Amino acid sequence: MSKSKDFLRTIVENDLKSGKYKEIVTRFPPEPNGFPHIGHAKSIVINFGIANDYQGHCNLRMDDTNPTTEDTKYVEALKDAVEWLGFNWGKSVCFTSDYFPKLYDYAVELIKMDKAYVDSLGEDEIREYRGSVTEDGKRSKYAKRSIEENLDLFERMKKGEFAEGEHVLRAKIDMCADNMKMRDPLLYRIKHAHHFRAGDEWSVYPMYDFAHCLSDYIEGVSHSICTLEFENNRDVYNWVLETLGVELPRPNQHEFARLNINYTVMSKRKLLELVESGQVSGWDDPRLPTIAGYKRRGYTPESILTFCSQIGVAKANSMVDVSQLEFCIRDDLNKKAPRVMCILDPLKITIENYEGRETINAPYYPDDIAKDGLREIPFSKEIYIDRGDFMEQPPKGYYRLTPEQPVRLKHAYIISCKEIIKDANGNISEIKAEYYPESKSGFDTSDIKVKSAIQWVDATQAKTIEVRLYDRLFKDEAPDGLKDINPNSLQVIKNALIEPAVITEKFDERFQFEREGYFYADPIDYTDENPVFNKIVGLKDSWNKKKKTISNTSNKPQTKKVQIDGEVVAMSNKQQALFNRYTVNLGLNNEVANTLARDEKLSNFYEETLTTLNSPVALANIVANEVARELKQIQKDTLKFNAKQISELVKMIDNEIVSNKIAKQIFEQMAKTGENPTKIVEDKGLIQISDPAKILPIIDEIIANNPDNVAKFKAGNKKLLGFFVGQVLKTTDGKANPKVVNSLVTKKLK
RNA sequence: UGGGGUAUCGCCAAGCGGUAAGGCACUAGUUUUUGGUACUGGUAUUCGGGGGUUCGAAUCCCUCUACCCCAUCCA
Repeated sequence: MSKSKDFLRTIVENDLKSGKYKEIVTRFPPEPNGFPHIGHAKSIVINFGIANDYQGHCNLRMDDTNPTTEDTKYVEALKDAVEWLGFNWGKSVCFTSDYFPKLYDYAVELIKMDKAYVDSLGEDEIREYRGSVTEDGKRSKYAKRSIEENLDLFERMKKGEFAEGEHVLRAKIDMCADNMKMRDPLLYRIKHAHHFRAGDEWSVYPMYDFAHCLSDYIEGVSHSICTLEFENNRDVYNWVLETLGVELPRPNQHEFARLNINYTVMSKRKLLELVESGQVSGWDDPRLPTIAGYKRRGYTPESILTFCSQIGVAKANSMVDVSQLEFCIRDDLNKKAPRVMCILDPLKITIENYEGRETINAPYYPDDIAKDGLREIPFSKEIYIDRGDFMEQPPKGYYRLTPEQPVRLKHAYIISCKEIIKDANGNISEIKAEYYPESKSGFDTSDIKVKSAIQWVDATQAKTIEVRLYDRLFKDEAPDGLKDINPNSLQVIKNALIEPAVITEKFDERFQFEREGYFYADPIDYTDENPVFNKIVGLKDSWNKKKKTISNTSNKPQTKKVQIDGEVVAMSNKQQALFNRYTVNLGLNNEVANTLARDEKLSNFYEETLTTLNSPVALANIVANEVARELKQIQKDTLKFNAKQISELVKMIDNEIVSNKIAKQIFEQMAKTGENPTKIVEDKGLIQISDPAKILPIIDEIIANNPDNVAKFKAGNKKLLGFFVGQVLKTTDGKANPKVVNSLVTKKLK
């Protein structure tokens, strides 16, 4: 299978390896306030998929903390979606509302720790007090309430003694936090609402930030996977669990980018807008990206699953092309769907030299699909073909029926056009044709060459069906709202003609209508009297595409984005002085000097190394690059190594005891353990090999083992030098002197 | 504007200092009684821009730019 793991699986594997968790538990935690869409499918596939991959478990949890928006019908829709996709949540569905009593107790605990307080500020004041992204907030005067008073008030809130909005429970964190979410987030609010499960028992309801982390913890979740917009909430998530001091192991939150697909909308608000405005027929309209919509349209769960695994998981906001989804359903149905003939836009053909009627046996699947199945197709003098399959004046490259060009009726005979009958307006109303009796499919001895075989139906035996052709709902790739809607997203054909076996035999519910696309018997509107088929997706159509590209003179704008360089902040006088000294007196290059001079911690560290070794440039390089990294990660003054050790390391490089490459390795070890570089070198035997006599045999071997790459290199692919050097370094555990190796390899391969 | 993220082909996406994976789309050809399928090839001298470190940088350092998220008693 695919060897590359996504970043979430990498995290999970590391956590398993390090023993952080013994078992992997994930959860899919929607709020039951809307119908699931394909974005939910992505989340389902990730959460259940990871649990399956690592022999863990995934809970289905309804995050039902807001009684005013939620309903049990959404719970059912969500359950249905998970089931349809083939996943199993185990014994029962979890509900955050089941944890309300526990959650309440945790809140009381927080109050007792003086980490939460009842705030009685109004809604507007709370907002005002929160400050803004650039200004600090200020704490409410109610934060000073005593623990006893808070306890009393909170209990009375629960009992329903106060009106909505009168009080809230807030965490006592930091009103000046850079992260706005940490400015004393609300934990509980009063709501005198009926909860669809908890009834009227509660007057206070927990907020997401309080309920979610604790629900995860209560369920023993190890990896709490959510979408990117919750990144800021992670601090609160951890604060609550940390402050409450819950037992280890605790769940950890990880975020991924939500799914976007072009030419459609995914947000609850926009979807609702479509449904309520009547632009679509309901939540299961086949044009909608809802699970119900895809289901109604005829998508298979397998195709959605493949799609989700094909698009991968990452942290970059992205917009997936619909064609990727369409490929998945086409690919799935190609292997599964029986082929039948249906005429969407009938044109009558009378075969003048045919008399009587016959029945043709035709397989449901083409030769390249290893499946059995046969149906009978009636054939007679009068048939219908698709209007698009005849042209009086065809363009170049047209393979179908023309006055000069014969065509095969799929599974039947070859015909050619004898006469075109037109109506008063000059539109073609009928074709008189002639067939070749010896050209019958499977018994063809006619030796007539045709360019294509087209679908047809018998005029008297064909059944009339309704076909609903769906196109993308929006004409804009990233639609904003109703204004971008595609007015032609639904085309209903009331009188399409189909071969009778489809209706009488009901061999399957999904068919390929040959040369048209895949269609699905509508699960709701289909009746025996009025059969209805939905178009799932069209076939790839390279002829149609070719026509378009001929008419459309391709014009690519091909504008390359221009990058504007912003202004660099000016150096302070002190920094400028330092910069001058570094460049002029010590001979550092501008960039390194700049880096050092602008960072006080770095320059201090650098100054310190200078006192122990007189090698300003080499020291500066390692401080500005390697030390800078450590300093960035650790921030504090908790570096495990000191300036003297850096000098020691640089001295070894200067004396060519170790290579730069090895030095990096040593540095890493040093940063981790604080060991002396000389000791690390001794322990691991890292002294570099510069003796050509030792290196040459290795090079010879590698050259002998990689004749292809040698040839490529000699052909001019100079990048491969790195490959050879890399191989030598690899076989010597990085100890070979790369400079020496480089020159030796170059010489050898000349 | 403070903080948190992200940037690799037209669209997704691997890659974590040593030859720029893969899928979709596109394209050329072979097979074909579906202009489908299948098969074979072609598609990034370059990783948002500019510098630096290194024998060697998509990967490390500096810097700039663009986009996304955060100031609901929603989740």
